[in-house]
Amino acid sequence: MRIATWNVNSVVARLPRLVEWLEQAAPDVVCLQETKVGDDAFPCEAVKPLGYEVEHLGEGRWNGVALLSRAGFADVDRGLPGDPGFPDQATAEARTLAATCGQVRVRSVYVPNGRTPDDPHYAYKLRWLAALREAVAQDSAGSTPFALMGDFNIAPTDADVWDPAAFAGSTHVTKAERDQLAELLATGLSDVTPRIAKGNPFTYWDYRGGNFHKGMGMRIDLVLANAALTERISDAWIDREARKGKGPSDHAPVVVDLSR
DNA sequence: ATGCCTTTCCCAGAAAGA
Repeated sequence: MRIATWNVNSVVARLPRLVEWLEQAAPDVVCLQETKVGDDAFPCEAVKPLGYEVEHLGEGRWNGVALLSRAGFADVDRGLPGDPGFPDQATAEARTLAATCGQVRVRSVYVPNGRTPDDPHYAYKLRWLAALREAVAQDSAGSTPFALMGDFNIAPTDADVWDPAAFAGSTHVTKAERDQLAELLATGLSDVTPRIAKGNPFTYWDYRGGNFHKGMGMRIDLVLANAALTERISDAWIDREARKGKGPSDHAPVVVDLSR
């Protein structure tokens, strides 16, 4: 079984690249982030011929997460209990959904960006991560193979950014964010580090300034696996080819192969 | 150099991304 996660930065703008990638990579289950469409506008018909059913939690212009599955769906869980919302609890955003697809349970996540450490959005990011931890604890500790996959907007270590000095005072690398990631892992998950391609471990490169070609990226798209899933992993890598060429997302997919 | 690109709203330029 092959599972994957990809922040597509608009599923509508990325549709030709998404379909091409699904045909080539042929994953069984895919977690998508930043679909940027409402539920009625998700292009389900474009992926159905490839064998995929779709579960989507969208809100329109921003955010939006989806699951594509060739292994069916059960126990679909939309959104986050206790979601702090932004700017307040009345306005929860479309940032996570989970489902069981055949033998594995997956949860697609799009963690809030945080903007800057002194921005209210940063405090929201930390609160949202705490709520996420509550939501995944049971799956993390369970005997069903489970993967929490998506755009975490956190670089786990300084080796996961192209230049730690360039991120001084920025979000994505602060101790509080990394502490939240550690708390998430402490529920029973491990960070599945993909094979290194071309000397760096990155999954995201800013569109500006030719950053991709200069190797100026970050590893912020993660697969966090529980023990039952970890023992089935046969391979994991970052599909850099999807970041090349015409009209790419600024993120590359992370792909994980399971032995059964 | 607080920018550099891309997307959405929808037709002008702001907001957001990270």
